[in-house]
Amino acid sequence: MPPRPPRPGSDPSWQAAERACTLRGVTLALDTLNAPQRAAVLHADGPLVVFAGAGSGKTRVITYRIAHLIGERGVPPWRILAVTFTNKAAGEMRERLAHLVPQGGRDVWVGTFHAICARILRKYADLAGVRKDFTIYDDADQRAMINRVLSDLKLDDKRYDPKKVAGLINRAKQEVISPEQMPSNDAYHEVVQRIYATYEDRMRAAGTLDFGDLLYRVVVAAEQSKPLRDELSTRFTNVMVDEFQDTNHVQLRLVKLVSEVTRNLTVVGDDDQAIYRWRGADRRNILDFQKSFPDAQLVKLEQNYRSTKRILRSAHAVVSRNVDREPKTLWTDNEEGGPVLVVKCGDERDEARLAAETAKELVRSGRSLTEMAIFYRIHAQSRVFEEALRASNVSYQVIGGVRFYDRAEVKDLLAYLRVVSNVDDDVSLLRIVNVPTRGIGKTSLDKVMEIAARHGASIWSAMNEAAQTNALGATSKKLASFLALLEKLRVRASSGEGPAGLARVVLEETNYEKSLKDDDTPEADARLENLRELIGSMEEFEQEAETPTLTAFLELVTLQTSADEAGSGDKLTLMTVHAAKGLEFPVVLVAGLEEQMFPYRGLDADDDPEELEEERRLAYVAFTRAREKLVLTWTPLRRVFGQPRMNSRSRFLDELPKADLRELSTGTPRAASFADRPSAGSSGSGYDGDRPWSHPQQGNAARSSAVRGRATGTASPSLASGDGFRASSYGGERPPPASTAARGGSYVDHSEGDVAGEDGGFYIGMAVTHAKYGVGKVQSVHGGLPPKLTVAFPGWGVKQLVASYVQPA
DNA sequence: TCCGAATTAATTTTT
DNA sequence: TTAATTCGGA
Repeated sequence: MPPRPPRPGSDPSWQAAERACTLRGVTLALDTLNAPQRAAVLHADGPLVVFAGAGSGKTRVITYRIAHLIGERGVPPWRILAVTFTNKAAGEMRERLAHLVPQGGRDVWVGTFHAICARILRKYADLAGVRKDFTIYDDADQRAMINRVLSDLKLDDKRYDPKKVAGLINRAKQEVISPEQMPSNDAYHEVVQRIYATYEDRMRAAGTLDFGDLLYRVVVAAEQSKPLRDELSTRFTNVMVDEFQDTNHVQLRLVKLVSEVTRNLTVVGDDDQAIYRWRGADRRNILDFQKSFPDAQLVKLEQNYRSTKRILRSAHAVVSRNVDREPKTLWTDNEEGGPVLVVKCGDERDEARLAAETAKELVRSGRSLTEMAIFYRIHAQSRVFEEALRASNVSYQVIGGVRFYDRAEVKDLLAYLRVVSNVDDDVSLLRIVNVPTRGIGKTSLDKVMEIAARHGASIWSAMNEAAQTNALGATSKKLASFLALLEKLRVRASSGEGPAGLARVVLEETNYEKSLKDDDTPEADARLENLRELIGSMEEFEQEAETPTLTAFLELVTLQTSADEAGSGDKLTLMTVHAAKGLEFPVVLVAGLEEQMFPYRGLDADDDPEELEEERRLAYVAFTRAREKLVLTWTPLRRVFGQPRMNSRSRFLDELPKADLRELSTGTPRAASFADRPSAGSSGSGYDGDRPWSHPQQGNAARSSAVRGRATGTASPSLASGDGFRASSYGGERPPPASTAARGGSYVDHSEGDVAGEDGGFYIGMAVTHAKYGVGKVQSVHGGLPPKLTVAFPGWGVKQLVASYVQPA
């Protein structure tokens, strides 16, 4: 039976601890912690598991615990390892530690699993059997490498989908399975095994590691090398892992490895916030922690300091439906707060407009845009929001999506630097060899690759051979001058030139910059701007990094994720729910609460109850990010791939406690034009016949005045008043839809892409008759000659047709 | 070999 | 819907 947690509340020893801390220049306000928090901070030796509910102050507990270890227990900072989920979290923790522990706080090993493993691998490169200057491959690089393996093995990339193969390889590494150990029961998996083996050979030859390798190599090497294992298992006297519910098998192995001797392992997490099952994470890691470590103490942090009571009750109502979870109930002393708003929208554009309107209202009430965030289930939802926000002049930032470092020009420049750092990096070399064009075409490269394959050598050495032996005729010369450029760069690098300087040389010598400047298009300008930004970040790195080497910069860049992108300025934040983990905002709007969308069901909808539970946890994470105001939106009509799709409201909405909600709906999209043409909108539509604005719902005075009073009205959540939902008239002064705004026209609703005068009087929602398909509903109007329409015909589906073939019904 | 047109594929979630 | 890829013609 595990020992019970200490009860610091009734134990005055923490006061002594505080005095001692102060003596070492570490002052901890331990009396501001609640009892379980204090128990976690002061926990002495041995394993500890902390179940930390959302907003329960866990980051504070971790940092205090570390400070306490250093200040009170005299643990050398570099013997403490703290693993965080994101680089951003690591940065914040480092900062807090530096503040709490002025001497030495910076020496604590803080980072993500990946960053820490990269550090370990470089430090113990010899023992681990990797190159010290290895390059890290991101997913795209990995994909490119797999493609090459596929073509070398003469395999069909249709049959062996690179994406799928990558998934299998990554999964194997997650489970610490080598190519030899990989099961190959059938012909397909036998081939995959061969691909995996070849891939590993190629990666090794190229001196590169993929994301999965970083962890996998450490674990494998430690298990094969006694000295490394001894070193790693004794080096850290205290290990702390945050977000433990989202760790996978290798990560667990690694954690066990580094703490096996000292056994001072603290894991912190919340099984209700486990949202990475698809990535191999296993909630059992935290749920069964006491099985792996029978002497582990357990602390539960259940007091929430973040949200209102109503928000918390709502969030709890959703997760508590899950059957498989550690029982716990978050509670708060915070105020009741206003009701959670559930808003039905006309379609996804209307939803976005409501979001923009909400943001504006926030600003109107004197608050900052940084206080609000919009969450969605999938990235694809962001576009509509961006359009609406741009149309109403609300500045915003999207977290995730296309990373800065993924832009083509940025990748090009980085590829040059990667080759400078490691000439054997084949993927990078192939990327740049003809960028900008040097007349080294596919035919020549095929020959070079053939030489490389024959010798089992890197592309770079094959190129050297080809250049010297004149095997490629005229191309040999071009190749030679390309190699000379690389050589020049390498010389400069070895004489101490930093990344920024090298980057400038690349842009100069390759004419990359010049060709962009000559190309006088907005795209080229944007690219130049990105390159400048990249060089700026290199300069900053050279100024601030502890080890400002090229390798270190490249590593930083590839391990940087989209969630790490720092926000600056007064901007509204848009992100997926996954990216929102660990964050909080006073006002949160969660969009797309519909069946199929949230809970999300992909095309291959296998009815996995585990998946539903994860969706529910995802909703829980989303809701608990909100401090004061939570707005949940949904729409029965949403365009997916440009095709309209009907959905019913999310089951999660129906699981919320009615007493804590207020149900509303916006005005219909393009209400003004509907009002002008009263016959339209209700007939011939593919859906339930409900007018979006007259959806039956619980009584709501505000709604009635907004909606029944005038068909053009919409409601928007009032942020100024506690629970209010004020009708803001938005008919006349309404921000026009993006397309109209862009043209600067007055607000007459034509649909997107529709040029005035050419639409023949067609409009969205209009009922039309077609000779063959009968009556249908116009989905969109396309201008041009001849004008075209997208029309949904019940029983026939959605058709694109020339407008002149239909008549108003 | 390069450009533009035409086709078709794509959507979870990310270290 | 758009983005990416393939294909065909110069």
